[in-house]
Amino acid sequence: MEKEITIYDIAKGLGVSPTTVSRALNNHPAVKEKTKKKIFDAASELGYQSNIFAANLRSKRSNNIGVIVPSLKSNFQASVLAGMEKVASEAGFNLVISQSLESSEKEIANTKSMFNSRVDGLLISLASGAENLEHFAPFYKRGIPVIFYDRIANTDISTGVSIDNIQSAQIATNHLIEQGCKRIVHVLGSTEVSVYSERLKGYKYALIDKNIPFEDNLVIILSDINEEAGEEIVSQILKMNPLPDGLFVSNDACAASCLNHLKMNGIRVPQDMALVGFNNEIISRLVEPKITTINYPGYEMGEVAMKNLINHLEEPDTTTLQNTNKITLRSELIIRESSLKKPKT
Amino acid sequence: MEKEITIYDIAKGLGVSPTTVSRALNNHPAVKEKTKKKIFDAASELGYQSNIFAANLRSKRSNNIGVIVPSLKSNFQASVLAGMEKVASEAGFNLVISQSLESSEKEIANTKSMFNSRVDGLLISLASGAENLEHFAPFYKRGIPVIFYDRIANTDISTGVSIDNIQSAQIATNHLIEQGCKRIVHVLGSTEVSVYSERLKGYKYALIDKNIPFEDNLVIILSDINEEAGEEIVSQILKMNPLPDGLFVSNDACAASCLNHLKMNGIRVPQDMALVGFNNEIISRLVEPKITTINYPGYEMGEVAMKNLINHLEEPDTTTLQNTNKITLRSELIIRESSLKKPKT
DNA sequence: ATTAAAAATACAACCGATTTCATAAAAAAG
DNA sequence: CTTTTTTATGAAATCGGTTGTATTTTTAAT
Repeated sequence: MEKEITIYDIAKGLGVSPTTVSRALNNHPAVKEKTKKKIFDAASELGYQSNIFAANLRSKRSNNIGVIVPSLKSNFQASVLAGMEKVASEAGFNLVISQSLESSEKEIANTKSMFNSRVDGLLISLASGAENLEHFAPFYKRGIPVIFYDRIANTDISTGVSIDNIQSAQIATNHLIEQGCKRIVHVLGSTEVSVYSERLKGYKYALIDKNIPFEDNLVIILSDINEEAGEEIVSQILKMNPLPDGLFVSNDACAASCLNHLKMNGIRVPQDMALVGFNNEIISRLVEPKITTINYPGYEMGEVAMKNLINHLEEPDTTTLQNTNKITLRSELIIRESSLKKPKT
Repeated sequence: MEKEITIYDIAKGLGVSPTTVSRALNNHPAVKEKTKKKIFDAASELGYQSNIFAANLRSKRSNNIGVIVPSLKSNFQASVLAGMEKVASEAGFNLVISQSLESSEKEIANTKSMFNSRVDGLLISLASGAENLEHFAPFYKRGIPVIFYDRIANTDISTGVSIDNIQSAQIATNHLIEQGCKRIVHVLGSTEVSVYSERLKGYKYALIDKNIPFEDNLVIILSDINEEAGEEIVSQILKMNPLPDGLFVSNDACAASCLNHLKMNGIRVPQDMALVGFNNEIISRLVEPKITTINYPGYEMGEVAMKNLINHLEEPDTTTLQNTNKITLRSELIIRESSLKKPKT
């Protein structure tokens, strides 16, 4: 155990005060260039490493930004995190990441843990069933910025970054209707999650617009829409009479799995059933037929959310964040073979 | 700005010393139960929050574990991180994550940043081209454990968690040979990355075992093997004369993309060309034909790496880590249609 | 040359919990 | 009812930068 080199050691060695050393190392303008140089040289000579704990204690900032994701095992979340990491790292912030695993209790625990470890800001995509948002109160009370992304909260106080899920789902559903679909099944996750409940709305709006009656039993809600769910979904669809002619799945991996099981049951896509997914994941481009989907800008979402958070941290006087309630990113329908009953116009 | 509640406030309010408060809050046995209760009650009454900066300063530990990944935008890495997060979170550690983006310089910068932010341990999957490992010296010097995972370092000092890439590739190649393939193309990433250079070895060993001559031009090395690379790879393959009859791609997403382009060019899989991927990603199960692949236990790798790190942190006296050079996880070939030229035996 | 203004450096308090060592209180032993 | 042992609490130093204020040094102005 070698003893740690401190600014006091440097100061003593150079016959200056610790104050000057501290200021020099932080590039404070009130220190002469010559002195700075001397101090920098001595510091690197001695192998000095700043003790960030002491600095944090005094400055009351950790330079850490917390991110809570529903699950790390998600293409979309991985993209978001990549965008966040890039921006944070460029601005000199570290990312502290934890996952709620769709459990409200774990989300609360994670939030507390982030608060106790004194992150400078928090980015969070809500777990399903997180209707009570009291666990963020400590952050607001202390003025620590919290930004929701993707699965945002519908309260007035919060700032959120997301896409227009209602519109996206409406466009997707509308596209299926235009392709001649009359009975469209919509598969989604728990409506406790904002993105799903909004997409359901969009689906309904599209139907209403075209005077197609909304049928409850055409909506399949599962707690987890993923690869495994495909079999169950298709078996449910096959029991419907008459058979639906359109399928809008809120997630590409699940859509691809449905496609697979539909094919296994002799149902042709798009001829018998047109299919639209969501997210524009790689899988949507590599299955056969390629899946029509909504392009969902995960990486950009991460960048935007992080940029906003950091802007706010660096200029706390601007009231941007408080006044910004919602940032909506552009999303778009990407039409591929899986939905084309009619020739492309 | 409300002033922060400290243990001094609690102490003053109760007429005890800060020492006792500190001990009580840490559940020290030398404090009477009655006193503890009194202190806990006062603490929650006042809304006390421990100042972790001060605690860190004194205890010289951050309770943070750093993870450096080549890229967050990766199914595999996401799985690994999920495993790590679960174990870390259960043990009360936070995860600080950054990505090197396959750049050696950024890896060095990230490593420094992790060191300066005083993580208690470091987990890292090396960026390609990271032959020089001096940037980890400060960690070793200070006794901060570093564990490599997946893309490990081949030095004596380091501990690594990975699969047996040589053997896996050998089994995969051998499987293709047994299916009757005579000319097998191997697609891999930069051989500067341990996993790829090892798989290339395995590929060669399998050929040698079966007395098939190794041909340099059957090996396609790309800096990034991903979806986009498929087109280029297939075009290169089509130029080969005679046409190969087997294809072993070191990554499922890329394999799926190759499959796509092969089909577009009228090449039947597996009849004309048998295909094996790597990673057992979801995509390998949903394309047609389903892709034979190596199951790669990402989540478990994350768990194992993190467990080992934490064990070491909690029992630094045991010399487990120093003496453990390498932990190898089980991997296996999963045979699906894409490689079955012969009927399954 | 003298004074005013500006620039550079130093002093000392502070951030808030932890911990060693000493001391007081309570319990056990004689 | 002492004396010894055990248990519980406290005083004060410490971790290592940061920062408001004071002081010294340097430069500019008169």
